Formats: sequence, C-alpha cells, structure tokens
Amino acid sequence: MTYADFMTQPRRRDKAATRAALLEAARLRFAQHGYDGTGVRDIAGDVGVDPALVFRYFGSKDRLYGEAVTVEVPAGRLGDPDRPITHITDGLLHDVVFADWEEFDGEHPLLVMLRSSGRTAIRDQLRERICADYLQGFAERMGGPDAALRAELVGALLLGLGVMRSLIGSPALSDAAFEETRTLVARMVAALADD
Amino acid sequence: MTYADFMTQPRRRDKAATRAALLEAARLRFAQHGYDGTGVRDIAGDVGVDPALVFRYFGSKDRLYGEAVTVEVPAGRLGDPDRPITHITDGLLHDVVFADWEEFDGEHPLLVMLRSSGRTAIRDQLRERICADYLQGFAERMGGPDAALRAELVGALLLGLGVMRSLIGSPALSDAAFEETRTLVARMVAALADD
DNA sequence: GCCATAAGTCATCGATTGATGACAAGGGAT
DNA sequence: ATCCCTTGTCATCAATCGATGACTTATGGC
Repeated sequence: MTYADFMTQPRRRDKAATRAALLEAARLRFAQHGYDGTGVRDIAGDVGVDPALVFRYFGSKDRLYGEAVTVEVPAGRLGDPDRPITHITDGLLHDVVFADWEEFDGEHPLLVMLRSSGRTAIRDQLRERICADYLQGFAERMGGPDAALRAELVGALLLGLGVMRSLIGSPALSDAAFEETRTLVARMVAALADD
Repeated sequence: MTYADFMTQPRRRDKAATRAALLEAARLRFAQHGYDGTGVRDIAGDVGVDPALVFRYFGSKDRLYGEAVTVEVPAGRLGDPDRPITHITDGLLHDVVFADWEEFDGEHPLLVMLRSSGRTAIRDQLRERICADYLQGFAERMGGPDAALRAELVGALLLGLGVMRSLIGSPALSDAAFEETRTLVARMVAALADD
C-alpha cells in the first residue's frame, strides 16, 4: 500500500483521538484567524471529518473555543517571595514570551485570545487571567505605594513583547537571541524596581 | 414638535453628512467588535440608514474598513534628531497611548487593528505602520550595534501599555494619572538608552 | 410649481454560518 | 456469523453574510 493510499484510507474510528485532533486543529485555526474568522467546517476539514462531530463532542463552537484556549499556564514560577523581580521576568520571558507554543501555531494562548478580543466574554476572561495569574505576583514583589502600577508596567512590557514578536512580527525582536533580549528587559525592569 | 417626533422624522438628505456618519459608526463598531464581528447592517443601523448605502458610498466592507482605520497618526514629533529619546516617548505616551481617541471609542486605531489582526491584510498593514511610523525613528536615536532591538523594546513597552489600558483594562494603569506613568516609563526607557 | 438629478429604500440573490436529527457503517463481544 | 452500541456521515434548517440592481422619494435650479 502506497503512502497516498494510506492517507486516503478512512482513519480508524477512535473517539478520543478524533476529539483531540479537533481540539488541536481548533487551536491552530483560532490562533491564526480569530474566533469570528474561523468556521466549524474549517476545523473539521483540517481533521478530515464531518463538521457535525464538533457539536457532538463539544456542544457548540463557543465551548470548543473555551476548551481550546484554556490551558494551564505556568503560574510564573512565583515560588520564593524573596526572589528578585528580574528573576521572575527572566523566567516569564523564557517560558511565556519566547516559548514556542507549537500547539497554538507558535503563539501564546493569551495572544491568541487577544485576536478574538472583539467578543466581550473573551476579553473578560483575558483580563481575569492576566490580572490573577501574573500582575498580582508582580505587585507583591514590588513594594512601595504604587506597586500595582509598576507591576502593570512590567506586565505591559512583557505583553508588548509578545505582541511585537508573534502578532506584529517586528524584525529585530523576532530574530533576536533570548539572552540578548533578556539582558535588556532585565535592565528596564530593574530601573522600575529601584527606589 | 416633540423630541421623539424630531428623532423619528426622516433626516435631511445630505450625502456628505451621511457618509461621514457611516464612517464614524463604522469606526466605533470595528473598534468594539473587530472586522469579522461587525456587519454592514449593524453600521447602517446605527446611522439609521439603509445598508445599501454602505456599498454605494464605499464600494465594499473592506474599503470601508480601510478608510475607517486609516488616520493620519502624528508621526511622533520626531523633529529634532538630537532630542533625547525619553522626550520622544513622553510625547508618544501623551499623544498616542493616553490620548482619548473618541472617534474610535477611546482606543488608538492601531489597537483597533490589533483586534482584527486575524485577517492577514490587516496584520500586514499593522506591521507596516508600526515599523515605518515609530520604530525607525526610535532606532535612529538609539545608536549602538543593537539599536534596532532596543528601539523595538521601547515600541513593545508603549504598545503593551496601550493594550493594557484600553484592551485589557487593567485597573492601576487605567486609573493612573499621566504624569505618574510618564515618570516610570521614562525611567525604563532611560535604562535602555544608557550604555 | 415642474422636473431632472441625486439620495435613499426595497427586494432579493447566492454563499456561508452555527446547529440539529435521522441515518449508515465500523468494531468488539458473543 | 450475528448483534448492538459507538462512531461518523448526510441532508437540511433558519439565520445571517456581503453585495447588486431596480425602484421611490426628496431637493435644488429654473
């Protein structure tokens, strides 16, 4: 049997595998084209399966989206409260901004949600996750009267980096080595933390 | 004649005024719900006019979007090449990030485009404008071997600030006074410019 | 006041959307 | 080999999409 025969051959029936394949295809589609720009037929077409299965396995397009972009984000290695803030941002830069989220076409799920932020439900979830998962941890390590504000400035920097890298595709940042960027970011964050 | 009568009264026929009203309604809708989340009927409905007029005056939804988000952005007061970079970012922070773009529902047109970045044409235009209008000016004032990278870090910070403020709506940054934020941003940028 | 032109409306097209339920077919257990 | 439950397909619905062209109505010049 040739390879072409193998590919055109009907796939073996497996609920779990099909469901997982749909989920992965949905992640890619939503990441590239946003919620409104992605159709159920597109996703099912990528997997090579009937669109009706999407509704059988996920109930609705909304629930599929919810399950697709919901991923346990590393809380940011916020373990030791005495750890300097630049170590935290180093870790986040590496794990969140520079990490290759291959299941989301290389983009962080938060940036994927950004592209679908026209829907208020998605925007609310986005704010909720950014504030709870990241900003609060920053603020606790900042100290001072305007700790919250400075924490959000750090968040803005990291978020902006992600947007520039994967969404805009700015030339220098996209090509830069991690270590080079890390040094510069650490400088900016340190300037913010000093009193 | 009561106010209700006045409102339900058919508006006076005026091509220029209707066209302008459609354009403004389009800006608001696109800003809030993105390209795919906005229908021609929604826009026309806001103005209280027939959807067919959109095509008569703008040709297509695509061209309406193009005309709606295209706005002459202040080039960033890049006049004097000797002006320190922090002065530039001060001005941009004030005119671009903190400015209230009322015709775009308070958001900067670039952030509006961000919400529609699922469409590759929009994403390309977005990158083009950010690189040409801002990053290049930054890089010229940076100097050093990695000027381009550091320029994009400044751009990432400003872009992230805009996203946090208007798109995410993070609490501290949204409420903070301009002067307070300006001081902290200047600190971060200065740390980047020093050798 | 009439009339031509511009402004706005209406009906409708074809494609696509999310979603539903009836139906066909594969696969393991007996 | 047969049976039955699970998996996947098909046909289709109602709504909405962008878009088009024919029609109606208001308005300014005479």
